Amino acid sequence: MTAVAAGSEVGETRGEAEGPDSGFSLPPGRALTICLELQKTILEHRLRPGMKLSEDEVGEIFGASRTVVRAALHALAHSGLVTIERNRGAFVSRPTIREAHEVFEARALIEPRVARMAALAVTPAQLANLQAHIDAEHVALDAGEMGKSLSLSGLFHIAVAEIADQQVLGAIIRQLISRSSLIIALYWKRPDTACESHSHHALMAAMGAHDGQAAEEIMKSHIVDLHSGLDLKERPHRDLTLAEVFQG
Amino acid sequence: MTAVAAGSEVGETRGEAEGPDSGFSLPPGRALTICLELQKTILEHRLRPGMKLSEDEVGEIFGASRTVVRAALHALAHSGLVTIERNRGAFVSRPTIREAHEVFEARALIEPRVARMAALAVTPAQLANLQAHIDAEHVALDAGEMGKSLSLSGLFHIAVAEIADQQVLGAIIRQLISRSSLIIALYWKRPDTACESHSHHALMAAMGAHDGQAAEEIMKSHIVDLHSGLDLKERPHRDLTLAEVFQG
DNA sequence: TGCCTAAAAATTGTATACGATTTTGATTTG
DNA sequence: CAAATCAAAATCGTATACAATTTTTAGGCA
Repeated sequence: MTAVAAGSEVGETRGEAEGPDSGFSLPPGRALTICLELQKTILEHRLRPGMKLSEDEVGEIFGASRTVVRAALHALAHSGLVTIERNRGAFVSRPTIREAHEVFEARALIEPRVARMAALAVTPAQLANLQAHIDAEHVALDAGEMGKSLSLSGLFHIAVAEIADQQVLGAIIRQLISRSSLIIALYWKRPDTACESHSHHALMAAMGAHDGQAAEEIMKSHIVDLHSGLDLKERPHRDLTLAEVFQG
Repeated sequence: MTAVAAGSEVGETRGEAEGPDSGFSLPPGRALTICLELQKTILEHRLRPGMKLSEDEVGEIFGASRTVVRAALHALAHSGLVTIERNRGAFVSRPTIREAHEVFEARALIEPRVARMAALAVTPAQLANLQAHIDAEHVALDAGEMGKSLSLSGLFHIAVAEIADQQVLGAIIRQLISRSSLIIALYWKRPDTACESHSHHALMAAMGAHDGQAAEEIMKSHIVDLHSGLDLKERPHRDLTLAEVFQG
């Protein structure tokens, strides 16, 4: 009968200073590492929706046993990037058309509010950081690295949530942006993402002026734009193998 | 080199008809069972925030090995109900005061919108179902079963999200409500939850009249009421043991 | 050829074992 | 007597082995 020290400070959620919250409720360790690596790869569209993530294969690539790989895949499943089917395994999620609509409607509801808060709280250093994000995005875009560019674009939105200093809404936004990446991988219409950068720049300007109202409106229309940039009809065709992506 | 059938319908998120989505991205199995059982127990405040959830102990109680218990605890961690610390184990989460504010602010942002949508889409059968929820809540309240009453109150909000037929926002709301339960366990001021039922009834009336505007406003003030019903200063004292809760 | 059936292979589900880390409590020491 | 120290116990992290399930493949039959 294990006695429990009840009144202690144990289990305090999000205690104080912490590392960059990955959005995964995993203690630091190899599982988290694999998780982040897979997430990055999925967000850069090097692993495309529908691809199978075999436990053995992932384990071999990262030099880990299935035990830890399973934990990583489950974590990704909880974040929505991966779908696990019993006795069949893990796959990169393939958001449905309906889910695509819902995700962007949710973002249109939540992110403008957060942008407003961020505009009121932002510091000069944070503005500089945002500018760095935009620059990096441009560099990737010019280099033709679409996946990386899109990933950085997502990080911009996450940075805004962090400036607003909202952990709860920030975690929600992080998830929605991850799923948006899958949705864009499946349903994006035109190959020019240039419009993105303009919105981001405008948003940054509004934030720099501490104009909450403007920031909210810009973010809203930005997300509506993204939503309308989707072609919610067709389907993709062929993807690469896990090993091809990592070793090739 | 395992070949991958790529273009298949694999990994389709939320395909079609499915069981009652628990909010856990786990395939059906014992892990899910344990997960739901623990969740129910936590939501009914029979397991209080801060309590340790030892893998061995949980495994013994449910007759499962640590492997599956770990999966269940990790799933709960991702839903926010449990906090896992490396090499220390799993504990029922203890939301901070700050998190308490953020959770209710998030709910005040999201749920009113969903209530509006639900009001426009609700069917008579669904209204009857909502009434049943309220009745059950009253029964539990009269029987002095506070925990169960509060749990049912949460289910009412989830039912509203389901009527709105929003899976993405619904999943978010489910998580926020779970965490709200922990917050209330820690910080609730007065023992009278009677005010709750009134708001729920008023909301149902607005929905029955398909009055989206009213439903939105009622939900908003309801959540603000809940938020202001918290005493974000003091701390609880003593809890029970895992075994006491389940076997006692 | 096309389709159904059955055996083989591959993959996941679960249990158990061992190593690493933390916690506990007794013992020593100032 | 209080604080520090160190050993023992408990608990978690990870690897591996075996069972259950699914998928694939080969064979037979209409």
